[in-house]
Amino acid sequence: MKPTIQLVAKKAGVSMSTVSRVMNNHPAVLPETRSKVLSVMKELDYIPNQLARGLSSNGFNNILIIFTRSSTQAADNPYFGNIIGSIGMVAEQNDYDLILHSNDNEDNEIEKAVSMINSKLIKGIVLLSSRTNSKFLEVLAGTGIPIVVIGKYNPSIHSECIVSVDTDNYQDSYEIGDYLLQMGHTHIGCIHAPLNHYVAVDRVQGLKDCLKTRHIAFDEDCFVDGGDTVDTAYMAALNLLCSNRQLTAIFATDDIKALGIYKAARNMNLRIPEDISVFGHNDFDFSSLLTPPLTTIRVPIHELGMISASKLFSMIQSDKKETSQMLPTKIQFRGSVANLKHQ
Amino acid sequence: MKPTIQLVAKKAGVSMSTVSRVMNNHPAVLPETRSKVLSVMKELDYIPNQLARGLSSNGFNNILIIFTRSSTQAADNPYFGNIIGSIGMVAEQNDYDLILHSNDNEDNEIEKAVSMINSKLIKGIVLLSSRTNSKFLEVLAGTGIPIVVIGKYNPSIHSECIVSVDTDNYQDSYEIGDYLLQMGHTHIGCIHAPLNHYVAVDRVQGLKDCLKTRHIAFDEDCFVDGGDTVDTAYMAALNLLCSNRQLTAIFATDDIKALGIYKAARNMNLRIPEDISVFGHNDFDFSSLLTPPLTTIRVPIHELGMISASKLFSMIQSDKKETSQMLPTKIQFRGSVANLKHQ
DNA sequence: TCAAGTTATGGAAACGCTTCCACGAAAGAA
DNA sequence: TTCTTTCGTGGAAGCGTTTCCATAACTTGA
Repeated sequence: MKPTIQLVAKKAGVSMSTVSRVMNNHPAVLPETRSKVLSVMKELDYIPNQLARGLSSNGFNNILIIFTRSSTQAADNPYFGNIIGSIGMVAEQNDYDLILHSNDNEDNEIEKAVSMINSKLIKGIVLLSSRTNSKFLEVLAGTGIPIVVIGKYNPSIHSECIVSVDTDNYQDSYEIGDYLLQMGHTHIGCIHAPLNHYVAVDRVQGLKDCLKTRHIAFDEDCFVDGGDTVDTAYMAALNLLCSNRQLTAIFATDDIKALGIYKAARNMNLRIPEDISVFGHNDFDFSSLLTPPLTTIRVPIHELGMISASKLFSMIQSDKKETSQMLPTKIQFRGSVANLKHQ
Repeated sequence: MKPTIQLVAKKAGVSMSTVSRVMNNHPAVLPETRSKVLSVMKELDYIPNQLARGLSSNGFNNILIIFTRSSTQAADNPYFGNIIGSIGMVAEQNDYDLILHSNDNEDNEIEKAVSMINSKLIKGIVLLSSRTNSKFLEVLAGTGIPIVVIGKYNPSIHSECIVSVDTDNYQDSYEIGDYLLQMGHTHIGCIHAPLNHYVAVDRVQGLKDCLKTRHIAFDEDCFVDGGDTVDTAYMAALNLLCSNRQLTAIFATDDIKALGIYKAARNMNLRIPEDISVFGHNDFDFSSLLTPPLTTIRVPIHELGMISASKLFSMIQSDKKETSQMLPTKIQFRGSVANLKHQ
């Protein structure tokens, strides 16, 4: 049988209370008692039971990370590992563990999360990208648990315990639109992630609004869903390029999709940027090493993760009010967008 | 106060035992009693406490995933997300949760893992890549918890509860060596991951042994540690290429390192493959879309994750003996290796 | 010298469930 | 009819901690 606090107490000739005090570094323990207890613990190879401790005190130091398997933030996107890694670093410093959930089945996930909160299994949540028309935050807000959303979330939710860390996707896309126009592109397409996440919606809408404001007509058919993988984006790009010969530029809401476009262009013998320009988003490791190097927007993924985690722990540990934060991005002008005005 | 089983029992006019039976779908409960209890539960918004359940029965259904932050399997490598995602899928199907730990501080991690096992917090472990001279498995084997190692581990450990899923890194590298020789390369360098993981050691050793067997002299200085990021690999490649003008090919033990080599080549105005050939390993999304497309080895990362998880659950759930498994890889011949014999 | 603090410790209730054992009632077997 | 079984249920002892309260032995300070 595994040794318990009771056995330790007996062997050390003290009460369970005293053993507990020793484990928790309570000051009111005589040094000799403490060392006696400690030596018995060592001798018996005693390991405290976390479940029992959790049950009788304040639960576990875990934070729950929720992602959508089928999304641009999905596990096979470099974004995912980066951000999990960053959150994990901060968590480790705070001696917290990470629990990973996908919310592909939302109702199920809400129930699970509520149960974990109720059981004091988790102290905070990081939501990697919120779905549009998701009830998740609405429900979870009621529990009062600190939540950090990476990205935008339903603006009608106002809760002290929910905070977002984000980049300005809408504005960035708007500026990309202006840049493309400035380079002389007027027939612009877009390959985007499925529009059930705010991030994708904003990246698309920013570009559309820019074009509208500048009175550039565009065809809704040139804005197509490119799924979440290189292959789906490739198929989408192939379709788009075949059916729209006048297109001179495509905005990919994610460098993974840009990869799909590069692949399609190569297979159609289209040169980038001479025949078709490409603008990406995120700036992954490989982006600058494509041929031509991909013009894209650098998103500070690592910072996104670190700052989210920091805010979360600050909320957990001190009940301090935290505020949402917008991180700056930077356009990386490289070689995948042609300047049509100089031709 | 949160409703407990006791309150439910009182309101429903039954004993706690009966409520518990209802929750656990025990057959010996009269249908009318069951529905009475269920309706009270609903009415009170009762949520079972997982901690209490865990304490008095058989713990939690969690599996622990351990990775090394500073390694080729680190979070910012596409490998990481892929494999976590794959394991997660299988875990979800089995209604298990994932807990994520890094083992950068090994002693600390051993202690944590042992404590979790002791507290019945986890039922199995997936170790993403084992360190050479690590005590982790040695210690954990003693606990009898099922463990799957992705990659090779200390061959002196023999335990019923440890199983590995891997690709044959040594053999693959050996074959890469032969292929390069066949293409007329005799001055071959290597940029590898730090040699504290079996995977890196094997990938390097396979090539070295090939060269030795074929009586091709090589300079140890041409085998250099390229760290774990594109940047560190880039620096390593720069150094290597500057100081070894006769090198005609470099083997990168990871496509991320190949990226570093591409970058170095570009900055030194070296053409791939005309001036320097590159052979990678893993075959990531971007690898086939580089210019030239990277010749590399396709590692079935997704399968690695799925199969590992399946084996783990089979061990957990049925005490069935599982066996280690070697997954097949496939060389992707693309454009980054020149055939010197045809020049 | 004695009341009023301290201090180190023990006892036992709580945390919220599960589960073993017991028991009465109903049902089947002899 | 009587003796076993089976079934639905309740009682209460765990599971392994923490923590509140009590207590006894020492200080202090006037």
